[in-house]
Order: sequence, then structure tokens, then C-alpha cells
Amino acid sequence: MGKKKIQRVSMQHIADEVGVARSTVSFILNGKEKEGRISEEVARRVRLVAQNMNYQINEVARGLRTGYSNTIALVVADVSDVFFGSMAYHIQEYAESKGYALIIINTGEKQERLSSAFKTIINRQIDGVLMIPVVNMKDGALKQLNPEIPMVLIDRYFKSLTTSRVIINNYEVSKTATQCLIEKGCRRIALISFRENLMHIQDRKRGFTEVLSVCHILDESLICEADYRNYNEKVTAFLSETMHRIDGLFIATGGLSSVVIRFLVRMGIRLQSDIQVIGFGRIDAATGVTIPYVRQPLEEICRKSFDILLEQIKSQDNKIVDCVIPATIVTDTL
Amino acid sequence: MGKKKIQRVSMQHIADEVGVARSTVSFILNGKEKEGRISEEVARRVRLVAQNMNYQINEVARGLRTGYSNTIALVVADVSDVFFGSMAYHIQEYAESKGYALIIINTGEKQERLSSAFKTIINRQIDGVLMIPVVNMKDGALKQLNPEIPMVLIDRYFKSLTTSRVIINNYEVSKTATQCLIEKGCRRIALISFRENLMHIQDRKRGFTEVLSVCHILDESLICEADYRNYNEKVTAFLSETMHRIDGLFIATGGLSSVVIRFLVRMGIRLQSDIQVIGFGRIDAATGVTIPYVRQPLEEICRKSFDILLEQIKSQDNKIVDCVIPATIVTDTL
DNA sequence: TTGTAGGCGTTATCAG
DNA sequence: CTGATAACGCCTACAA
Repeated sequence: MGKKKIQRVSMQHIADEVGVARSTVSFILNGKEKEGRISEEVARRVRLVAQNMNYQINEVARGLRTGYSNTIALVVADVSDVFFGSMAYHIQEYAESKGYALIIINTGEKQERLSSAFKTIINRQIDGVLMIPVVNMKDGALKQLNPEIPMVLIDRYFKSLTTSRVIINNYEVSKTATQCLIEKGCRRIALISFRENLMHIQDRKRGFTEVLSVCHILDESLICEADYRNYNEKVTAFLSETMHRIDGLFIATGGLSSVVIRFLVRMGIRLQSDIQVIGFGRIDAATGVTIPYVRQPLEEICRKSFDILLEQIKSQDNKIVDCVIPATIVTDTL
Repeated sequence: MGKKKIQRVSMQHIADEVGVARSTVSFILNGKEKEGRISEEVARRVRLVAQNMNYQINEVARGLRTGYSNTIALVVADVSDVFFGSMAYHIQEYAESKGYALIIINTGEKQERLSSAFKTIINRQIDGVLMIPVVNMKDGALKQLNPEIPMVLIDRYFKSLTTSRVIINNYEVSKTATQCLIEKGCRRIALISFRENLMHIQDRKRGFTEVLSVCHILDESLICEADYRNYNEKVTAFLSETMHRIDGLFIATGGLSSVVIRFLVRMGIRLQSDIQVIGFGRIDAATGVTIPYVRQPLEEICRKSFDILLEQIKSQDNKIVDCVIPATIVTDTL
């Protein structure tokens, strides 16, 4: 077999060509010519030759030397989920603009895959981790895997703040969403959500119930918290039983929108007239009507998360940052 | 600032601990003890110490030495697209099982971003590239960027076969899909698709028209090929004009399903009774009816693509592989 | 102002 | 059977 090793041009090659030392080339190509006190003339020649030889820096060698790979990891349950996928998109775009590469690690909902993920992260000298935690992930389990490595949690969070995070104002925006329904005249309002130990879900529920409590129209029987395994059955059962006695519905989890809307339509419910619905994240269903929703500023969340992570990588202090980005309600989908 | 360099345990540490040479440790930890003719006793001790010191191999150092990063890149227009996202998911899962990491590179629809992508790929010694080409990508432009690096095209392809690829049987499955409509009694069948220079789209159209031609029911005015920019207007205009004189519709591109279905529902068309519809890829709309579709075996496609790429990486021969995986029609969505 | 040399952690080659 | 030793390409303290 032709063991044709791909031969690339290194700094040494350039040095030889110009008749100067490796180090000089390194200084120039890294823009540290001032620091290295290189003559303008030499710098020019080196840069020219580098260009001509089409020199590309070897990040692997640099990584070995510096200890940094200029790579970050995004750890999610499943990138094929639109929400996670959008995160991945924005993060990659932003990371690239900052000279970072992004590796993706799927963990499913499985805690045990986290340790394998961290092994990869260590092995490859990944500089930092952006993670979207999943349900059955314990708070401690995270940092415990490797307390050294910079990490920022996105979108979901735990009671205790042991890791930096970037989240939206779940509680407040859920209050606003609920008030929207009330303002439209709804009085018998239901909530559909997941049953989770993650705070973002609980905060949304809290916002919902508080508003209804204040208005004295809270009905606990109109709250449906589905499990991950059988959410389809749970939700349809709940709706079958309640849909004729509710006039408003807050779907507090994007992942449930599709099944809920589909069921209501199939049952002949006229959305936004029989029942006012508001969702979390854009609802892309062929309903013929516009359904308002809580818009999470994904791009901003991603950029902020990356900025925080980068800051943590650069300045080794393990300062914990807690960043809350406000979500907004969108009522007129164009 | 605390420039606390993360200190990891290297092979040297283990060697020192056991009282043996680095190279010996390397042999053992790479499972080449037979080849290296290491004594069972030493091997055992080394492994034990490695375990105790929680040794993790440094892939960066290994990469510098071997020239391989054990990393592949997935180049797509936009991972947040469900189709691409699913690809990313399956590829990452499979790659991980084979000891490879996956980096994601988004290029949008922009040709010029390809060269930046390849720069990253070279810089980081990425071993191979899986790419889902986009519309305005010229065939030559691909390999040209770097003919050395192993690459496999997925899902979309060009006339000339200059790069390995894994695709589905677009032509055949489109014939089958069209026949499905005919068997349901449709005679005035429309096609909605993108106008693309990529072969997969053209092959689908070809399958469609050929079947209708044979049956003498081909009506060129019932073919809508939308542009990327204004596909929404184009499609709705087309449907407004034709929906009352068609009884069958083949949506040959997954990306158009949503807008088409939404429009038809809004117009009061009863799907699968006024008009029989068949799509490409599952249609997730709240229609209340089941819409048949062409199912692309994503996981199989991804695994096959990775296998081919790996083969190409391992054996440096640039043999070009053309793999066609059959898609199937799904009629009963559960 | 420039060059030298050592080392990052691994693997390959060759010598004991 | 095992151990030196030399790369891989880059960075940087230090020498000149």
C-alpha cells in the first residue's frame, strides 16, 4: 500500500528558505515581531515566503506545546433535536469567528455517557465545555468529573450554582405568558409541561401558578406534567379529559408543542378561538393560525455562553458567572 | 493571575514509577506487547500503575507524532436543519464508537466559506471529511481545495463522480412514490421541488416525469421548481393556481413539506381526500391525517459514509466508492 | 536584532 | 525481552 505521508510545509521550511531561524519565523507568523524585535525587512520576507509556500500553521503541534487545542466541546443529549441543533449552529459560527473549532458530543439522556464524554475532552485537550444538561443529571456529577476544565451550563440549571451558566428568565417570562392568556379573557387555563428535576421547568411552572393564584383562578387539576417515556399518552389523556373545560393553554416546553397541537387539531378544537394557546419556542405546525410563543434569544445565549467560557479559559480563575438573558413573547408570526 | 497549568500524568510518569522506559510503557498501553515482546509481569505492573495514576492518553501528542488526529469533520450548510442535525447525530454516535471525534463546520450556502473550512481541516490535521454539498457548489471546487484529504459526499452529488459518495436511489424511489399516487387513483399529479443543479433533485424529477409520461398523464404545467430565495411565494402562487385542478402531489424535498402542507390546510384542502400527498422525509404537521413519505435510512447512510471514509483514511489509496442505499416508502405513520 | 536549544507526549527505529 | 534516542512542529526563555 502506498504509505504516502502527506508532506506539509513547516516553519523550518520557511526558515531554511529565507535563511533564518525557526524561532524568528515563529515570532513573525504569530505577530510577535515587536516582542521578538525582528527587523521589518526580515518580517516582510518571511511573510512573503510563507504566503508563497502556502504555509498553514499546525494546530496540533502548537497544541502540544501550549496545552491549548483551541477547541471547545458542546455536550448535548442529541444534536438532531432542533433546539440543540440551533445551539450547535450558533456556537459553531461564533466559535469559528474566534478561531475555535467545535466538537459535538451526544450523551443521550444517560448519565454514564458523561464520563466517556469527559474522557474525550481530557484526551484531546479540549479547552472548555458548553453543556446543556439533561434530566437525570445530578448537579454534583458535572464538575466532579473534572473540576479543572472550564465549563458553562446553558439553558438548564440546578438549584445550587456550582458552575457558570447562561439561562433565560423562565420565571418572569412564564408570568408574562400567563398574563397574556388572561388578558385575552381566559379564566380556565391549563399548563402542559414535563416533569423534571431541572429548575427551568419548575420556574416556568412557578411563574404560571403564581399568576393564576393571584387572580384566584388556579386549578391544580389543569396542570399536566408528563414523563419522558410516555408523554404522548399522558398528554393526550390529559387533553381528552380537560379540553372541553379549558379556554387557555400554556405549553411550557417546546418539545411538547407538536403533540399537543396535533391532538387539538385532530379533535376539532379551533385554536385561538375555542382555546387560546401560547407555547415555548416557535410552533411550526400547519394550523392555519398564528400561535404566540416565548422566543428564546438563541444566538445571544450562545454568544454569551461562549464569551464566558472563553474568559474562563483565558484567565484561569474559576469564577462562577450567572447570566440571565430575557426572553420575549412573540404574538405575530410573520 | 494563577497561571495554574493543568498537570497531567504522562507515560514518562508511569515509566518512572514502574522503573522502566517510556517506550516500554507506550508499547504496553497500546496493546502491542506481543509485538514489542514485553514480559507479562512488566505489562501487568505498567497497566496497574497507569490505572492507579488515572493515566489518560494525550491524543494531541499522539497526533503530532502519527499525523492522525482521530478526528473527522462534518461540513454542512447548517446543522440546525433537522436533516443535517440528524446526520450529525448519527455520525457522532458512530464515530465515537470507533474512537473518532467529530467537529462540525457550517458553511451556509456560501462557496467562499469552503476554503476557510478546509483551512481548519488542514490546520487541525483532520483525518477525513464528510460533506453534504450545497446548491451552488461546483463539483471541481471540492477536491480542488485539497485533493489529499479523504472525503465522502453524502446525500447530494454531481454528474461527474470525482469523489466518493453515499446516496439514496432518488430516481427509483421517486418512481415508486409517483406510482403510489397513481394507484390511489390520481391522474392530475403535481410535483413541488427546488430548482437545483444538484443531481438528487433532478433524479427525483426524472423519476416523477418518466412514470407520468408512460401513463400519458404528464402535465408540465403541474411542475413547480422553487428557488431558495422566494420559495414561499413561488410555492403558494403555484398552489393557488393549481390546487383545484390536481388530485395528487409529490413534494420531492423535505424542506418544502411544511410550507406546502400549511398552505393546503389553510386553504381548506382536505389532505388525502381532495388531494393525495406524498412527501420526502417524515412530515410533522398537525393535519390529523397520515401523509405517506419517502423514508431515507439516515443511520445506515451515516454509518456507511463513515466506514467508507475510514477505509479511505486507513488505506491511502484514493479509490472512489459510489454507494447507493435504497430508500423506502412509509405509508402508515404510527 | 537574531539565533539556539529544550521540551511538550507520543511513537518508531534500532541497539543492546 | 527492554531501553535509548530521535523525530513530529511549535513556542519561548535565554544566549549571542
